[in-house]
Amino acid sequence: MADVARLAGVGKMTVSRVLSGSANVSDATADRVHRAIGMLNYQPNELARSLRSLHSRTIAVIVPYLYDSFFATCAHAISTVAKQHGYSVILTTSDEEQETEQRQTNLMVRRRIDGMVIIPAPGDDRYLRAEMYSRVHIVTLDRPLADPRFDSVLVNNSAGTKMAVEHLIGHGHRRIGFLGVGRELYTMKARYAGYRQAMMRAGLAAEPYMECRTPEQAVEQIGAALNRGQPLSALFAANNLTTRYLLHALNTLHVDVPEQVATAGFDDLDVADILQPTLTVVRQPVYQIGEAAANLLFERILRREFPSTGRRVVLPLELVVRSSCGCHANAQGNSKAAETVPARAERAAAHSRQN
Amino acid sequence: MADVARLAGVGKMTVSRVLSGSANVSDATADRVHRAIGMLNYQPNELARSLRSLHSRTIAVIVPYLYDSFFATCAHAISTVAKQHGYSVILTTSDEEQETEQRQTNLMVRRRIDGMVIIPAPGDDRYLRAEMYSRVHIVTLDRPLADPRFDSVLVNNSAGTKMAVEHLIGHGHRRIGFLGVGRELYTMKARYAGYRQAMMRAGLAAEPYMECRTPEQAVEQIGAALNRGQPLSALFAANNLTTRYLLHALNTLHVDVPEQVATAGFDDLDVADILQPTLTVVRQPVYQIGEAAANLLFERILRREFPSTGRRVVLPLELVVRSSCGCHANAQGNSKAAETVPARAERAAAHSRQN
DNA sequence: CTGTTAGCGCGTTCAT
DNA sequence: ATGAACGCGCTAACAG
Repeated sequence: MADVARLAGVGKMTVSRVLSGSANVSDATADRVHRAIGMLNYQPNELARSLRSLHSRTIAVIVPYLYDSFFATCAHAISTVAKQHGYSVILTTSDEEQETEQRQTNLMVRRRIDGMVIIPAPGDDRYLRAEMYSRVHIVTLDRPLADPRFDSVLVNNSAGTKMAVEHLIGHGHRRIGFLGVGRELYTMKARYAGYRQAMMRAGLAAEPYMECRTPEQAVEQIGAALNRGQPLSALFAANNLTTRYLLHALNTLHVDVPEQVATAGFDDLDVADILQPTLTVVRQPVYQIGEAAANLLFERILRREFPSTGRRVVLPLELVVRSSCGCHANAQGNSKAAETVPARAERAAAHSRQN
Repeated sequence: MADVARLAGVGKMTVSRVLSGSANVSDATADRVHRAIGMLNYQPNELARSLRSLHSRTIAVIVPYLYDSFFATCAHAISTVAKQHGYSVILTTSDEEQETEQRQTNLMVRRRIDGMVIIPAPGDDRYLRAEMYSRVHIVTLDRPLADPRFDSVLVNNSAGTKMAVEHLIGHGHRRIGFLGVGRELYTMKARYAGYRQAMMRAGLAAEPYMECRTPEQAVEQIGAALNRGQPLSALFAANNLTTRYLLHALNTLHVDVPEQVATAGFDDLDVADILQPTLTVVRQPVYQIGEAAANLLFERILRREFPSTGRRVVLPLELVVRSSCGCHANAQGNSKAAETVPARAERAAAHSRQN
């Protein structure tokens, strides 16, 4: 920078001002500076800038995995919003482990990031109360934190599940199973609760939670549930992963859908309408969830707000009725045949882009 | 840090030494320092460290999109390797636009990242010759750069495609179409070339490249190709996206697979074995590609090597034969029915993890 | 409108 | 084995 200043015949301060686009520089000198920058191919050191200015124009994003399309799409949305604000994103994965998450959030604080978007791993999240986190803006996604200070973006998992299960009940099913991954996850708990509500309201017995962590486990569990005395006639899969396991198992067991067993699930798959049968699902507005979280975060960052009570944004779900539930039983999987039922959202939030 | 030093009754320098794990500190004082760090909840400022030490323990990853599972899985692999080395990852998307990529690489240099893993957007990549890039290690993935200085990890796209197309030819097909996304992409060019080779070697006429950028375009193109005088009897889809478009189109057009039209494609889908029919595909070792690239990068970073001729690692493909090609025509989509044919790899590279 | 002074939080270079 | 001074590259706060 000193070189640039010398070549332009000005002080370092003026160069700095030009770089920050500060107003108080005459066009003539600004031009000279720009020319000097071009000549020397000068690249400002963002590290030094951040050190001095106390903000790094960087946010951290922590998701469990990146190969889950839900998380990846959220990350994409956040990254896109960040780019619009001229921010960079440091992205890391927690692998659903609290300890990893904790190590990473800690590292991010040491890197002086301006904010974080986290999909919290299960476990005790009180570590975020530590004083070191009090100066960084935090927004969570998909799962809330116990501490009410932090903003979060969610969907109404139980209502969405209830809607889908009620739809299955409407088809006359009385024994409906629920498949989930780890019970410790917030979303799984909420969805199972919605399932139970739907069953109980219809005067039906809720089945125990079927945990499917692997395709093999799914085959085993589902096989047992279909071969017992009073076999299940419908299954609800709690997310995109269990949906795949479910379909895999039904294929392996040579079970026809929806004739022998009807299905529905949480999360839309990008192949949901080319599968046979096409899948009836509760669709989350995935990209919008990430986008809303990022908008929330940047609002806090730009306003330097650390509220004692964070906002909780709930985005709407929709039930996409295709044929795996028993509707359109002889439709050829044409996506135009799908009907969409918007769910009632607890609080629909309007998000305007800042800046 | 000054506070820590005062509390521990030592100089700042000693604290610094303790943090870096430097040898020349007596155990007694080291203990006092650690205690002081704990008391004050001191968090070292990585920005200042980086400014001083000239390396940030951060790498950049630039991919076109994050919602494409191929790219997301690569990113996940890179992120995992980086974490093992104690590095952070700044991840950005180029949206397949050179200009965005250029802006982002530039920003990364200003952030003084130690290295970059790039999946280059199509276009003239000579901008990387600029002097500013000469001090950062660069590895590409999936697509090579013109400049031979940079390491890259690739698969043999043409050989893989040839293998699959020859398999279709083996089923007796003579009019086989090729579906791709943008022709400007390296992988699309290479795969189309492989397709042409396979066709020509069999004495068949290669069809023109069918560009499918949207589901609608796919329906249109495929509809025309199946309704013309000499209709196609098989189709090859050049990646995961076109595979989805292809299946969607065939569904919409009520075409039976593989009876009316056989298909094969590049890239395995995680639902490939629950689709009806199950898909015959050329599978890339996606995670390993990302991992290999990251290992290559860290090797360069740790050895501070800037070779004039980079390495080119080619990873093996395999043909996963399921039923969409016409094999196992009455198999029930059991994944155990799939046969796997490893492809000849040009150069199989052994990668040992550093450190 | 522009320059000067000071210091962001560390680590390297010397001393001791 | 430990500490003091200096500087990494930049900008906030004041002068002029």
